[in-house]
Amino acid sequence: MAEKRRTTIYDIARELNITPASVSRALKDDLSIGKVTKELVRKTALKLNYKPNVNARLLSTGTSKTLGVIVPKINDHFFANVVAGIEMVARQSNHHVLICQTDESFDNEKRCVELLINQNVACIIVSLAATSAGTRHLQEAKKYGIPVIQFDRTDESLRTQRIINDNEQIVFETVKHLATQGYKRIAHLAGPQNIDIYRDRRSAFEKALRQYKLLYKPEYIQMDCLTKQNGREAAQKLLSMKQPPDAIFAAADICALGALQVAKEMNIAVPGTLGICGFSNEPYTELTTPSLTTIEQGSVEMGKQAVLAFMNGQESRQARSLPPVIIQPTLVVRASTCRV
Amino acid sequence: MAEKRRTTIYDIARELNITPASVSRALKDDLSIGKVTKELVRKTALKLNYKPNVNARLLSTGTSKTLGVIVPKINDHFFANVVAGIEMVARQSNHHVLICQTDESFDNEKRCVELLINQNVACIIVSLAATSAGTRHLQEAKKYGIPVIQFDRTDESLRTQRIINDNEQIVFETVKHLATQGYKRIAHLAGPQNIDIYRDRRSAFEKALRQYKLLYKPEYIQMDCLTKQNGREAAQKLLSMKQPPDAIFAAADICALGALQVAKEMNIAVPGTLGICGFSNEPYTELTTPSLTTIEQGSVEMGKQAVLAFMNGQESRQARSLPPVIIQPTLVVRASTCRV
DNA sequence: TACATTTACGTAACCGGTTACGTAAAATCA
DNA sequence: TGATTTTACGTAACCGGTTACGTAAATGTA
Repeated sequence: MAEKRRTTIYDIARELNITPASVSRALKDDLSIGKVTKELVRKTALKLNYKPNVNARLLSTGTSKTLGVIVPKINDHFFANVVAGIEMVARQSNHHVLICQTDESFDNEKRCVELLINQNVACIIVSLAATSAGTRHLQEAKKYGIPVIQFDRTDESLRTQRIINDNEQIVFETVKHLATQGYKRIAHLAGPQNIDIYRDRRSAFEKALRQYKLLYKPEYIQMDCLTKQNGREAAQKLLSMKQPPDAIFAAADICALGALQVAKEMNIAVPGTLGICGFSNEPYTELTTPSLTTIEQGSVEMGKQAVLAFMNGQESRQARSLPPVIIQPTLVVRASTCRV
Repeated sequence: MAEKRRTTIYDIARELNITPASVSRALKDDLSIGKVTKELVRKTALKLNYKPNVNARLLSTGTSKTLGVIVPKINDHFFANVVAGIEMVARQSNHHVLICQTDESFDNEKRCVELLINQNVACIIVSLAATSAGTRHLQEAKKYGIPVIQFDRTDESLRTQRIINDNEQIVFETVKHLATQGYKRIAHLAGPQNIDIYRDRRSAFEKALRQYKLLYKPEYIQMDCLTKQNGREAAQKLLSMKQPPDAIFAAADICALGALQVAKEMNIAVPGTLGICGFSNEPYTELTTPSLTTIEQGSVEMGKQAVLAFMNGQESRQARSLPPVIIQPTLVVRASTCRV
């Protein structure tokens, strides 16, 4: 073993015959320390391979350089990208990323929040679990002075900074695209309605149908689609109606994939007889046959913006009144919706 | 604002007219504290919503419950899965996950290690960057008594616990499968040879060719394939030879995908004229046309085992002599290599 | 009943930084 | 030249826990 003892400011102080306080100040480049002493301290610190004990610092200042991140699933492509974005910006500003996953469970989410509060993180960046209910746990964090930043799956009632897509705009654009391609009976595979983005996408979808004077049938809206299996089941229902839809717009790529599989199994031509559009631009969407039209959400950018929102909030101490940061998604048109 | 002050053991002590030391011990269920007092402390702690200050604890004990994780890319499917596995086990044992990505840069890797040392993490779980050179940075961590666990991309010379796949065995199985399917001129898209797993896969490949008495041509081994573009270029070279290979075994799925695209563009029938096999079982491999034969590495399991290895190492203080943990990969046979 | 243990808790130092406050010496000013 | 400000650093308390050591009271033992 022979574990190396870390050098502390006390070691440096002894070496230079000054007090630890002066060393501390010298290392912070405090005005009250002379140039020569500062230089000496710096050199000795380097020589002794000094590394500050973050916990001691944290204990005495009460401030942390750690960002707590809570996501439903780390190994979901979208969230992995967001986390990657978070990490990039965090590293630049010398922050660290403490990560938790909820597995879409509200109980886990509560535990994660508590854990991060205990860890005294500088902020909590969170995307809510599918089963998330209520915001008391996050209110708790705010009570302790920990700013909360929500992204993607957010709850507006919890008054925090939010980083979200312009779901309404992009849904309109997508419906317009489908209409242009001659699709007239568009169905929607909607996500869990307790999550605002899925609610937004659905209501935008219905508005868009009206705007573009397309057929609206309540049965064309299938709820709670979030997995391939959900998507398959919904598609089976839709496609065996007397009057089946001629296009399916899924609120998640994985559901669109399920729908595509069902269409193939039922020998329904895509995009000829049925147009299919997903949401998220998962990597596999460009590899299916036909490739899937989908929506790029700018996931990495979303992660970056989340950290930047936190930084800005730190400077101007009035985060709560800020409007949400809107990331503009883009429609990625591929074969599955192109009749022409 | 009205920031809530956290209740400390001092608050509890005052409430009960005992000393903070007793509170501390009561909360640890120390033998030397009476049953009644313990119960009182517990109740008061609950009543006052006491949350221990981890930093204070850490400062005084010097031990941390945080696992440091270093991966090349968080948003790579394989690594995201490993991290997910790590998080699962970590949570169960009340540990936290601090995550860093190197973007395949050695400089970043060094910085990450330093950061984690400063953070006083309980251990460092790392998969080396493609450009990683030398192990001095990780030696440094060991010097400070921080155990290092390597997974997937490891360096044996750094004597630490390692979690790895049985690359040799699975490569043999794969080559055998290709031979069974009648492929006789198998090429290999090898990864960067400074990373041991890619070296292992390559040398196992060459051994397997000999074992199964298949043609070995040095030109059939293409080096440094790690991206789709690499894979494309290598495939183009291979497929425009006078005597092109009739199968391509890529050390990474993304290269296999590139090869598949090139084959399609050159109108070469897969799997008829050319068999293609990847490595990693990325989600898209089952969605290509034809679907890609590949190798499932057990990524989530790898993450879990990494944490367990750390835990075991904590109990028996003799981690260094332990043999590597071998995760058995499995061959996922799909259309791209099935002639029959 | 006298002595040895055990039980239950208090005392105080320590972990490694930060910082409000105090002060001697040097520099500036009237 | 004496008064005042500035510069440069020391002193000591504090952050919130942990723990070696000490001690009084309760219990056990001879």
